[in-house]
Amino acid sequence: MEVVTRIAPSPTGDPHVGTAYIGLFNYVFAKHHGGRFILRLEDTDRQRYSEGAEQRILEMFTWLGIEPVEGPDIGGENGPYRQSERLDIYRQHVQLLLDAGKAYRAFESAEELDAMRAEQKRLNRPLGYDGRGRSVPKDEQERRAAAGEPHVVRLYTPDEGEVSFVDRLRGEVSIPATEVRDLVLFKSDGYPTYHLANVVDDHLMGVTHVIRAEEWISSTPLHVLLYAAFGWQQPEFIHMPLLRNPDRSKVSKRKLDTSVDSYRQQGILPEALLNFLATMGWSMPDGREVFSVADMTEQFDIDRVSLGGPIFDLKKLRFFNTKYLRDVLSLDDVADRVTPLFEAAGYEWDDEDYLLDVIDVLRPRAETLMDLVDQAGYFFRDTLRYDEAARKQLAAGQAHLQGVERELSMLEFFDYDGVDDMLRDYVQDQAVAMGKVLMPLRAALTGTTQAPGVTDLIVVLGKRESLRRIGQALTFIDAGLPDDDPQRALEEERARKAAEAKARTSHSKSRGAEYAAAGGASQGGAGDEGA
RNA sequence: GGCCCCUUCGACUAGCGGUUAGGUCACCACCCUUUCAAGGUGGCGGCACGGGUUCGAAUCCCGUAGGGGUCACCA
Repeated sequence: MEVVTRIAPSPTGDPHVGTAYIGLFNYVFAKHHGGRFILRLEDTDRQRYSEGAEQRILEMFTWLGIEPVEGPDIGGENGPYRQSERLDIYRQHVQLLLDAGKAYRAFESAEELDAMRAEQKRLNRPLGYDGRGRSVPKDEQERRAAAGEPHVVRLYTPDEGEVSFVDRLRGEVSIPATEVRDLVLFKSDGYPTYHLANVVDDHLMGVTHVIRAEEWISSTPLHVLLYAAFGWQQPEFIHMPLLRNPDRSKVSKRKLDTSVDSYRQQGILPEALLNFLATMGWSMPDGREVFSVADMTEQFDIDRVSLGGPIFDLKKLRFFNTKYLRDVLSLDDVADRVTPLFEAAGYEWDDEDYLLDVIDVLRPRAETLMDLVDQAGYFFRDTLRYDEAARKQLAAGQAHLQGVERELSMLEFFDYDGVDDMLRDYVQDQAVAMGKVLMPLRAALTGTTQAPGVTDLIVVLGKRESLRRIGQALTFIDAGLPDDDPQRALEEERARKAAEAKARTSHSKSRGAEYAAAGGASQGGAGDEGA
């Protein structure tokens, strides 16, 4: 029999990491068994339905490369794949149960049910529907329904015995029938509940393996009862462990960033996210930890799922991302992905090789695509901004900057070794520590003190641009190293005032109006704080 | 609280009756070094507890504790 799995998200908010997680396992399981993976939208909650959510969920799967073979946007023989478009089907099926005497119409209002629960709570009784609607005679149910009285349809559930099912990972799970309440199949708003729609659809769509999160274990007996009421064969149930917040409660957006879009925006790679999710509760038979979805599919074995709820650890996610960015993906691949981001940041470059060189030297320092964007700024700006540490280096290194400028301009063999030899020779000639020369140079070339090796920088920037930047720095030094960052000037002003106020408590007075008129000068380059 | 599920280093996990309990992340140290990284080497650290079963338990059984989920006309 062909294996059919599905992911059935509800379009209620941001695309969720849990959806990606469960989707991955369903996808891999189906693919491994040569089966089909389908996507169905469970949009029966019209209160929580959110317009754009649907599209974003579909885009998430596209981005991840976890493509269903059937779904709302691609169609398929079992459609429609949006539950809101299958209302007639559910109506027909509840009618079946009604006719067979397996379900009944119940007329309690929401208020009455609330009161019932309040009473149960007060008396310290177990909470839940007490089946009171059963006592309304069938003909009266039909009469009141025909008269348009709002009501729900509930399933008759057994009052004694046990309801059990087999979970592939846990074995038999049994629950006393008294714990199972007459569940609502159809809501008074004309929409089916999750339970009904889910069971009907899984059956009609031929789903053979229900792989979902552990939180569904306690409602599985309900589903089993429903399958039985319809006389259908039940699928195999496989409950995955629940992803956890750092405090071990189930993942929630209050405690963790659960939005896949958000990780995407931060420059997390889909491959890395998937690899990370794959290791949550699963491991490769050979112990490999870095592997692709294709590798996983090939080696997949659902029985290797471990059951402890894994904590969604951002550090580990970043590790995977770093790994993919630096080692797994090719330079070209990274370039392709970062190009739109660089363009959005306003960076411009003439030839592709420059871009590749930049990424090549920056990549060992980046954990995300956005890190690359943030760090690459000085490679694409005509006018550098020198941070405080850089200005200090410049102030101390004027002579060496002039010296290197001279040597560099005379350099003939402009390749890595040529530049490196030139720098080393210069340092040796001057008999100074490397840092005395290289740090000011780094500051001149990048405006910062934390950057790739100077030789790399010069080689990537090229002779002309390197000389231009050194010249620019020397001019800047001549100008007395004015603070050109309005924001920083502001902060320093604030700090100065605070210090001043503090000083006033011990000393009588402080000086310092000379700092006041600093900022304002240049506003070069593009702003790089992208949204 | 009732019911159900779970329990190996801080985190993710390997283990499926006999191992010095292995790996990865994180952390720490050292090396490399021109800053920041990267890289290399090493280190720290664990079978929740108590009973059984067995010649022998991380591995099997029972109990306790702890964690989690669920008790909706939400999914």
